[in-house]
Amino acid sequence: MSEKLSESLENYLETIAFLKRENKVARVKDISKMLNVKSSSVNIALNVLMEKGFVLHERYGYVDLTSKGQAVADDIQKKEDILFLFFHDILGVEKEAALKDACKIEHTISDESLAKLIYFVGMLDKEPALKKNIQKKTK
Amino acid sequence: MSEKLSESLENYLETIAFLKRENKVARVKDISKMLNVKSSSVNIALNVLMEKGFVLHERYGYVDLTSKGQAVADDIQKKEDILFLFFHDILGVEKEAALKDACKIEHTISDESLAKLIYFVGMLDKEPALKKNIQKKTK
DNA sequence: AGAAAATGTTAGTATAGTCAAACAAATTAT
DNA sequence: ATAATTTGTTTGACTATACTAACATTTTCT
Repeated sequence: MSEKLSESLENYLETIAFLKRENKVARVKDISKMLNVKSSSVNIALNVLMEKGFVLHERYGYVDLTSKGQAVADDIQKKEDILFLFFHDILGVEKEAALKDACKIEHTISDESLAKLIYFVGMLDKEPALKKNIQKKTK
Repeated sequence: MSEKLSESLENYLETIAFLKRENKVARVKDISKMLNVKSSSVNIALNVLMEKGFVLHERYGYVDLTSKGQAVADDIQKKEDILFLFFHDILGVEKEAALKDACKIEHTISDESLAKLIYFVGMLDKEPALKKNIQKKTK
């Protein structure tokens, strides 16, 4: 099946996807800035990701995602979103901490726990009274 | 302040604490077995942890925790317990996956999110009806 | 006690990820 | 158009973590 990427490599994919969304294109320098790593590190990571078929990158050119890379990025983003929603909107964790936690957990959470969490959050949206009750009690 | 340990080193401390609880003593071989690493790796980790003041270890002897090491182990165990409780008892995730997730997240979750989660789980214990309702709906 | 087995340690190697510094190419400004 | 600046790449080094294989010590059997 799809080989498991390291947290670091997943973060590169996520960042490239983000930059493409924001700026239409992703450049080494912007990836470097966003991830707080040197551009030499970006280059090395890009070569690995290219090797594995997740990104496209011509020397001195823009960085792009293959559909495989985009799929992974989307998947991780989905995890981040649900985790952020849970920590921030349900538990009332501050934005910064909620995001930080989501960004770590997104790389390790199991499919099963993710599914349950999605179900839980979705269920609360269909039960506004229950959701309000939780939010009031966790305030 | 208390220096931040790597996930790997935290796992060693946790394992040593577990073995002491189970067997009264912790030996290199048992740590090695539990963590699925070679005993040479255990040795290296123990030297680092000794250096940093978290464990005591005489050559060819038992491994012990300093009070500083025990405190870290206790702290992590507390996180694991609450995370497991949340995933397993509240969300209904299977034991194995719930534990696996708890064991990863325990190393990265922020104090704030942890506090909110503790509060949430504790609140549910004081609101059995609410808890039942959630458990029923996430079943 | 001495041999055999189990356990622990050391030394050398590998991999992943990072950095700094030197270098190359592309872009911008004059 | 060419010099200056910015951006991208390569190389070599370092850290953390793990492994294998050789070796040392301790424990267990007989």
